[in-house]
Amino acid sequence: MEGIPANEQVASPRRAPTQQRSRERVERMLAAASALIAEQGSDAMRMGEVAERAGVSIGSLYQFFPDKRAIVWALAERYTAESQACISATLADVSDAEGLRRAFSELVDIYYRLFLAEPVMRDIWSGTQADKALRRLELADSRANAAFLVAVLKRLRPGADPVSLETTAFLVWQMGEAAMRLAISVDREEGDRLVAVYKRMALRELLGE
Amino acid sequence: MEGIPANEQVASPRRAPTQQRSRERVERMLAAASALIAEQGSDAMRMGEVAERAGVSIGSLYQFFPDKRAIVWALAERYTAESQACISATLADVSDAEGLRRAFSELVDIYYRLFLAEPVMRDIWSGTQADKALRRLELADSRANAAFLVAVLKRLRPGADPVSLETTAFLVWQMGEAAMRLAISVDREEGDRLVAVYKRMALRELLGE
DNA sequence: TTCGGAATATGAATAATCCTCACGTTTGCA
DNA sequence: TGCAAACGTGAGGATTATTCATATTCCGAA
Repeated sequence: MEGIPANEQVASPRRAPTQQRSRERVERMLAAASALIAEQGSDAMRMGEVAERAGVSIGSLYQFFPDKRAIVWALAERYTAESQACISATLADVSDAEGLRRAFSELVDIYYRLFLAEPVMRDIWSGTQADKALRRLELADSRANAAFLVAVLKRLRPGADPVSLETTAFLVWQMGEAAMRLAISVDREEGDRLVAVYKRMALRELLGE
Repeated sequence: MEGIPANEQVASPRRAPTQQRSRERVERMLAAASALIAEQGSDAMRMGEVAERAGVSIGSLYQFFPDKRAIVWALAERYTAESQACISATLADVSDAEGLRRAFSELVDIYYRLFLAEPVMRDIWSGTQADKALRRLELADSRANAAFLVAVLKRLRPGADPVSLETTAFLVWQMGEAAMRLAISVDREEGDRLVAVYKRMALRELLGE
């Protein structure tokens, strides 16, 4: 909130770890950060604590991460890579409306469970709005995921306007993330209802009525 | 990001200004904060800068605001109060489906224009996710606005399950805010398209198919 | 094997902020 | 008029992120 401009692009790692030794240390740093975020949230995560828990000096941290946000960013990037693979696989062989219904519903469930279970993911994507670099990553991720959806839609609805499909897919995806964030911030029962309504809305739009 | 736990409830103003003099000073503080947020965002806003620009000492700031977040919160509260009045007025005399279409569309347009034009509002509701107190305010606001919508829906769809209507209205409202945030963070043309799709999705759900 | 430079490791020191507090000033009222 | 409460002040305490001069380890070329 104070020392960090929280705006500009995250610089690339000051130095990529090339030796085995340092690659392991970087892993330890990320693991420590992840644990701390899970415990207290990324805002409360202190660089000194990360270093201590990783068993490295504070200077080593800055050897590989230009600043605090870069650590969070690195974790976020891993999540996006993982989930993109999952999404792409789930949507790959959808060929009819019923298949899309099933696949989409499944994806939403997976995301919902992930958000409920993974405090780190939760924390990272919550802070998203305030951090320009994270926001960009999220938007890029969202567009990539929407592209998978567009590919499916083009198969199911060959006549539809491509731009319109893209807009729809992108919006549906972003709203899904918003719906997840909302669902996990209310009690479980209401959250479940919200997710169900989201599914209905999204599918109606995706299937074109 | 550092000094601020960014979690707990915002304390009430340390002291409510009772004298005319101090009420004016508090106004100046809020105006200064608002200007700074518009210029650089609330993260980059410095307490010292707010004090200087308001022509008061740093100590005076803390006389009326327990901490930095409380200033942002105070501004946010004003926005919500204003917009609730507007929303309630617009939805008050809706009595049929066509009327809801018109009123809802108008509300979305108003919000969209507001988000485009008001950097402060934009900034505040972006930071929302990271700040527990702001998040609570936003959720409460959203529920209040959803309640207006529910009142309308109960008139238009007397047979529907009330709980279901509430869930729908709440979700639609929250997704509207997400759609706005998304729309203003892409170029204008795509933003317009996204808003249009959101309107269609939302209305279809609100009118029950 | 040996050697030199690149990569890596360190943590005390620096810098940027938020926020406190002890003390002075103004206001409103009995 | 006097006094208590409200108000005003800004130097300084406290907490962090981040830097940097220095020491150590690695690894390819001679």
